[in-house]
Amino acid sequence: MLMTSCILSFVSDESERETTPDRTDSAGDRAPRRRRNPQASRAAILEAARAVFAERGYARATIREIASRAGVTHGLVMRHFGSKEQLLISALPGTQHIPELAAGDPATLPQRIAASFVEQIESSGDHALIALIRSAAAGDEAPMRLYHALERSAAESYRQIFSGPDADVYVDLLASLLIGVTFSRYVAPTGRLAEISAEELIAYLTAAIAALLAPVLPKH
Amino acid sequence: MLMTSCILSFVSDESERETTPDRTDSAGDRAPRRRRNPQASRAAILEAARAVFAERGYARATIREIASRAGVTHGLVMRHFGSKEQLLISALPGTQHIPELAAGDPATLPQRIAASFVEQIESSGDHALIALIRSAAAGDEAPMRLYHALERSAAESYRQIFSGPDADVYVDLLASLLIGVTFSRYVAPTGRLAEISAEELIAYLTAAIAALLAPVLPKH
DNA sequence: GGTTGTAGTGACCAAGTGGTCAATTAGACG
DNA sequence: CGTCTAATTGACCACTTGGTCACTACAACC
Repeated sequence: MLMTSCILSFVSDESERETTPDRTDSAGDRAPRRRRNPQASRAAILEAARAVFAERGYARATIREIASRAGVTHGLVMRHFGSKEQLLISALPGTQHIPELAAGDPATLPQRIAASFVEQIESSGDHALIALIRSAAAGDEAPMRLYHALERSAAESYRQIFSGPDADVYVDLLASLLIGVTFSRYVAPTGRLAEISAEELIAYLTAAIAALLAPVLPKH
Repeated sequence: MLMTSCILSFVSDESERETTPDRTDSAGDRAPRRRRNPQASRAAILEAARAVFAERGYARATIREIASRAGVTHGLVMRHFGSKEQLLISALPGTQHIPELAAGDPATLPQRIAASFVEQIESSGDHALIALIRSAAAGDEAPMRLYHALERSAAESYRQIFSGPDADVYVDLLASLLIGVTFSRYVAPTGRLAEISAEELIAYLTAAIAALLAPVLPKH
């Protein structure tokens, strides 16, 4: 169920600094060669990969476009990551511990879930969930495995917050709602959900989550 | 919002009969040529297209595989439909009038929405919504346009069932839930939602929809 | 300053794609 | 039965893709 970006926080892999200048690539006496800086290259490639995977999904994302955005050649991408699949695995985040949403007042739990979700995904840099949904939807092996791994680990943690025999199902229903909202607002922007402000979205989502989870919410 | 398969009923295009025998294609003295039957060919191609688009999504679906499943050559597919995009448009359903869900007892409206949704998508032949979600998620132009067109027309109709100033948003939230459930159960089968029976799913969905829509449900 | 490991390049490849088209031939019509 | 139309084929094309590799030249180290 993934619990969407509530649980997606980057392990933040590489140093992510952007020392290197963009390459012209079209200019041309032979070699306007990029300054050597393997770490910066890796970071630039990963950042570009996240963006491109989010925009195009796994199948339509091309190594050449990722390389071009990172200001390197596609040969270098292959050198650093070996394959497109490995690049995806490196670019997308691993599961992190579930934020201690359960800690606060149970009455405000829905509000905190909604806010955490919207804020994380709204923060510009975080295209991970969108990329994952896009890519998993395409049906390729690699993203599908990634998706399932994240889902399993996230579900595991979330299941402990709620009680009752049906807890699993309600966790999945909540996840479905969040995935659907992500789809309607970011993947295929559509309807009112794509138009309203983040604050409004949080408000509506809070109400929806509260209603949805009522049967399994911890009693206050 | 699409309201998922509640509103997706095929205009049922072609005659869909399956007179023609499968081709061996590998056997070989020149021409084990298919019996001429353009309507049957079109129908077979469309059926194959629906299945392949649902399994692979637009980007990864290939005309050759569709042709092969339909028992024809990919040249014939091109002849009949002109382009891959046109094939998609022809294969996927147009919006139909919203079934008269609003007619019955308002108290059972959530139950009818849930049942209508699950039954339609569970009926084996109907891969339309899955294909559409897969393809739109991939971000290709053609399926995205199709998706938006369907969404707009469906939202229009559904909006009239509910009342209140926030009706649009709640319609979209419901759609998001259904899209998310479709995703979790069919596109990237995951968690309990992918395991439980159709009857159980309907039961849980009914509860979820009732809770979700409570603020805008017609008073009984 | 020379040596050297390797980051970075760009030409190359095989496979697969959507799309085109001339040639075949099944079937309808006289 | 002969004629003609068009459904169907399969060879073909240009292009893109992921992946390989021999080569270049930057920068660190002695």
